[in-house]
Amino acid sequence: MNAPTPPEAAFSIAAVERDTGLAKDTLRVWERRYGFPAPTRDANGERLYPPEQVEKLRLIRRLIDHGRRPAGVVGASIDELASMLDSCLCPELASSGREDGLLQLVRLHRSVELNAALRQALMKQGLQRFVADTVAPLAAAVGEAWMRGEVEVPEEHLFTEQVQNVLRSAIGAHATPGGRPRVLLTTFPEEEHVLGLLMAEAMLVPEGVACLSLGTRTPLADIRSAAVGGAFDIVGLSFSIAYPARQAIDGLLELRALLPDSIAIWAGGAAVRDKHKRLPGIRVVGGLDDTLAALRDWRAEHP
Amino acid sequence: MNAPTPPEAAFSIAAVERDTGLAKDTLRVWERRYGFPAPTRDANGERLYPPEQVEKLRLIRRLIDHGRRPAGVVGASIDELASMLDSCLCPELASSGREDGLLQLVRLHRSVELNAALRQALMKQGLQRFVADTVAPLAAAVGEAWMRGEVEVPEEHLFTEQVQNVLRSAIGAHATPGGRPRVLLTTFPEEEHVLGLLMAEAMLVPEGVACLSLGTRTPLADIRSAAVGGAFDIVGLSFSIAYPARQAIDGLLELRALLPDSIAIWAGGAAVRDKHKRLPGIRVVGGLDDTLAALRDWRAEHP
DNA sequence: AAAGTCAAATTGTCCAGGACAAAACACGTC
DNA sequence: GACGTGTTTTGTCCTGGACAATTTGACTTT
Repeated sequence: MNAPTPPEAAFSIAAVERDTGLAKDTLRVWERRYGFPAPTRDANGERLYPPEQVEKLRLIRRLIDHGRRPAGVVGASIDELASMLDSCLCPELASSGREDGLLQLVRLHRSVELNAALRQALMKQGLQRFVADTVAPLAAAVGEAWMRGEVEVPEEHLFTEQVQNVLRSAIGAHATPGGRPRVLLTTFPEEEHVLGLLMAEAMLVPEGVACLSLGTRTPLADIRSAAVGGAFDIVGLSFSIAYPARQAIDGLLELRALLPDSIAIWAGGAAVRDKHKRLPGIRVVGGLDDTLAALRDWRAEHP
Repeated sequence: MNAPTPPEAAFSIAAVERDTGLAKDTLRVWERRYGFPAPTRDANGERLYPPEQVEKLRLIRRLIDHGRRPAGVVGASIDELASMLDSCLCPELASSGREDGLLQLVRLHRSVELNAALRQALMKQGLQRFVADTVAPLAAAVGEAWMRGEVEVPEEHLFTEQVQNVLRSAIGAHATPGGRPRVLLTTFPEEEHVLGLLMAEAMLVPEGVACLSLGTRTPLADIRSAAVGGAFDIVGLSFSIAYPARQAIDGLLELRALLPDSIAIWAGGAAVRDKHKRLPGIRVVGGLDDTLAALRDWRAEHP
C-alpha cells in the first residue's frame, strides 16, 4: 500500500521520484513529450525504470538545477550530457578540494580521519575562518563531485554528518545566550539542507549573537509566530542551489509582509544570490563573510 | 511552474501534501470515497483547502499512524476525532513530561533554558542514563503532545535541534575510534527522523563501540557498500512510529540478503517492536537499554 | 547599446475516473 | 493461541487532456 520496494534491478515510479526529486507527473509528461525516460512495464502495466535511466535522470536533474532547460537535456545522449556537465562546472573548485586532501577523506570513507582533520583545522583556524575557508569550499567541492557522479549518497551523508558534529559542538562551546541581536535561523518547508544554517550560525555566534536554529522545513506561519513570540531581531533563511529562485522570492516577500518591520530578514544561499533588486526590505547575504558585514550594518543602525 | 505559494488562507493540493504527508492521489481518492476533504475550487477548477480542513487532515493522519483505519476516521466529526485521540494516548506519558518540567520549556520557546537544563541533566546522569531516562521520555512526551495538537511545528523543531546539539557534542567527547565492534548507523530512505540514531549512538559510544552514523535516508544499496567497504560488524537501523511496518520488514529482509552473514543487523524503533518472529537473522532491539543487552550478546559471541 | 513590450513556445502541475494488488480484517479450523 | 482462506478496504498507478506560469526571442523605444 505504501511505496513498494523496487524489485531486483528496476525502480518503480515512486522510487524514481524519491531518488531523483522529479515528480511522478513530470516523469510521465517527459516520457510523453520527449520519449525519455522509456521505462519497461511490469505484468500490471506499471512503469519499471532500469538503473541506467535513473542515473541519467539524476544527471539531467543536476543540469536543470544549474539552469539548463528540459528541451535541451532530456533526450540528449549520455555523451552530450557529460560535455554539458563539464561546461557548467568551474574546474578550480574541484581542484581546491583535491589539493587540501580533505575531499579524499570524504571519498575513501575515512570517517575517523575526516573527523580528526576537521577538528584540527577548527583548532588552528578558529570557528569563523574554519567555516569560511575550510567547510564552505569543501562543501562546494563535494557538491561538484556529487554532480560529476564521483561521490555517492553515503559519502555525501558521511560528510554532512561529520561536519554537523564538529560545527554543533563548536557552536555549543561559543554560545552566548544573552547576546544581541537575537537571530532566528531556519529554512522554508521545501528546503532540507541544514549545512547553510549551521555555517551561518557558526559565523554569528562568536560575534556575541544569540542564535536559535529551528532546523529545516519550517512553515511560513510558524516562522512568524516563533519570531514574534521569541522577540527576535533578525530572521535568517538559507537556500541551497536546488531551491527554485521564484519560490524563494515569493516566500521571502510573503514572510516580509507577515513580519513587523522591526524584525529584519536576511536571506543567503545560491538561490537568492543577485536577486537583491527583487527583494525590497530583505538583506541578501552574498556569502559567509557578507554575514559579518550584515551584522556590522545591523549593529550600526541599532546602537 | 513550481508548487505555488498558497494564496491568502487556503492551501493548494501540493501544499496540503507537504503539510500533512498525504499524497495528492490519496487526497483526491478520499474526497471521492468519503466526501472529505471537501475543498473549494479556484477560478481554474483547482482544489483549495481551507485551513480547518488541513488541520483536521493532520489529526486524521496522526490517528492513522497510530493504527486507525481511514474508513473510521475520515468523515468523522471533530469531536469524534478528539475522543478517539484520547483513547489511544497513554496519560502517564504526558504527565511524566509535565512533572519534570522539561516539556514546559519546549512549549514556551525557552530554548536557552532547555539547552541549559539538558546539559545539566547530562552532567548529572552521564550520557547513557541521560539518553534513556531523560531524552527518550521527553521525546515520547513531545510526540504525544504533538499528537494532541498541544505543540506546533516550531516547538518540535526546537526540541529536536537542541537535543541534537547536546547529544552530538557529548558523543564527540566520548568517541573511541579504534573500538570494537564497528557499528554503522542509518535509516532507510523514507525515514527522516534522526533522534533514534543519535540516541543509539549515545548508548553505544561510552561502551567503547566505534560508531559511524550516515544520517538518515540512505538507499539500501548504499548501506551495503558502506557496510562492506568500511568493514563494519553491525548495521543499526532506526524506525520511527510513522514508518510502515511492512515496509520495514521487507527492507530489513532485503538488506539481510544483501549483507554477508558476518555483519549483524540490529533494528530498533516502534515500527519493528514485537516483529522479532518475522525477522530471522536480525536482532530486534526493543529499547535503548536493550541496545546494551544486544551489545553484550554480540561481545559474548565474538571474543 | 540598454531597456522595455509583447506574442509564441516551453514546461510543470492539476484534473477525472477507472483499475488493481497489497494490506487489513473476519471467520472458521487445527 | 496459531494458521489458512475469503472479503473488504485502501493507496498507488494509469491515460490523456487542459492550462497557467515562465522563458525565449523578435521588435520597439530610450
